[in-house]
Amino acid sequence: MSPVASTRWCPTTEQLMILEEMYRTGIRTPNAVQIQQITAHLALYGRIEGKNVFYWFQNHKARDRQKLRKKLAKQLHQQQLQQIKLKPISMGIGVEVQSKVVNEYYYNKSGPEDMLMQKPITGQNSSYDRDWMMMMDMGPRPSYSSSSPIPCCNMMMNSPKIPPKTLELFPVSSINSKQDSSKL
Amino acid sequence: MSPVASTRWCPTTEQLMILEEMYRTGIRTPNAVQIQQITAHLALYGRIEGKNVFYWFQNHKARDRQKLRKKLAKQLHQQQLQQIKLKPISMGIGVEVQSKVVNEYYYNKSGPEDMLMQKPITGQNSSYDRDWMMMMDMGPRPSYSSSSPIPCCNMMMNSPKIPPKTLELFPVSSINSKQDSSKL
DNA sequence: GCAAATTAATGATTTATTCAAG
DNA sequence: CTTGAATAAATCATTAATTTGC
Repeated sequence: MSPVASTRWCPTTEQLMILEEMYRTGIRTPNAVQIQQITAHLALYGRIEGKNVFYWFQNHKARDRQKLRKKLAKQLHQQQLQQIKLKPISMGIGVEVQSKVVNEYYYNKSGPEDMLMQKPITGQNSSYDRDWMMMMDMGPRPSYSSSSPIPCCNMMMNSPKIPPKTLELFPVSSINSKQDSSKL
Repeated sequence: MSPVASTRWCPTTEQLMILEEMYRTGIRTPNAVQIQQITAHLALYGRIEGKNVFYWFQNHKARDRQKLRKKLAKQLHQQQLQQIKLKPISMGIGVEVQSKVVNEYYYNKSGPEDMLMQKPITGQNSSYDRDWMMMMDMGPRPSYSSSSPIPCCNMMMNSPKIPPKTLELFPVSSINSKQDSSKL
């Protein structure tokens, strides 16, 4: 492991955006000349080689197809569920998920598509103040949670009226320790 | 004048200014504690809840990205048009070679080592244009090419009868080059 | 000028992705 | 492979701008 960066290409946000935009405009398998040009341009935003561009398009195209397949499968499945629901079948409380009939694509043998998730059971007090799940964690995604269970969650967001106790002022610049580095 | 409390938060000018200033200083996805503090502070200027702050940052960040993307896209398109005008197709004839691309994983995920991309075979260096012959040098030889005969660049190294499309180019503007979250 | 009609902004929700632990 | 946590993208919904006919 040489200290120097002989690692693999890490596209910057801008490089990615440009590539994605090109892809959106229809470029799929750029030829050599195109790749050269694209590479030259993207080099303005960071280290990059032609092969990176080449591979990027290859991978992106492949994963695009994959995504599309998945989506279609999911749609199909949803449709099926819907039909089942609409039928005058005996309606229990829960809808049982039947077998996964979706067409299996390639390697993805069993899709997670049948995650029929009914609204949280909230048996009581249904629609109140929309549920609040998110917001937690102190900083960028905790790579390894390890020690602490979860530093978060149970907090605020539940008092519709009372403004959050006026704590104390705070320096705008100090609370920002290390925000997500996806500055655009 | 039914005191129909507005269903949604309407930030005051001051609240907005503060939020924007925070955003400017780099805050993007404040964690729970930060949100609490921000909320407490902004409450001095008007009714506000933590979720408002949370949503504000989510939306602002998203729409910021969106804006940037649009800008880049526009530049791209302009450049493309420009390029098309300046450089009508002039591709020669070539041999179409089927190429199989090795597997790779997401561009920022761990996967197979950098693959080797051998120079195109360009066996027959006819009188055709050979621009595409010189591209893609892969610096460090991958430990072992191993597996499949990487046909690599071939497919793009030839300009078959049909250029996929009129070529596309890109903008040459220089936005700030940031390294995003790439840790070298 | 002034509201009704229309459009643009933006707050709030929902849905899809991504990462990595189990 | 599955699943939980977090986030980003897409979408819905309401408020503010603005346009338009009078």
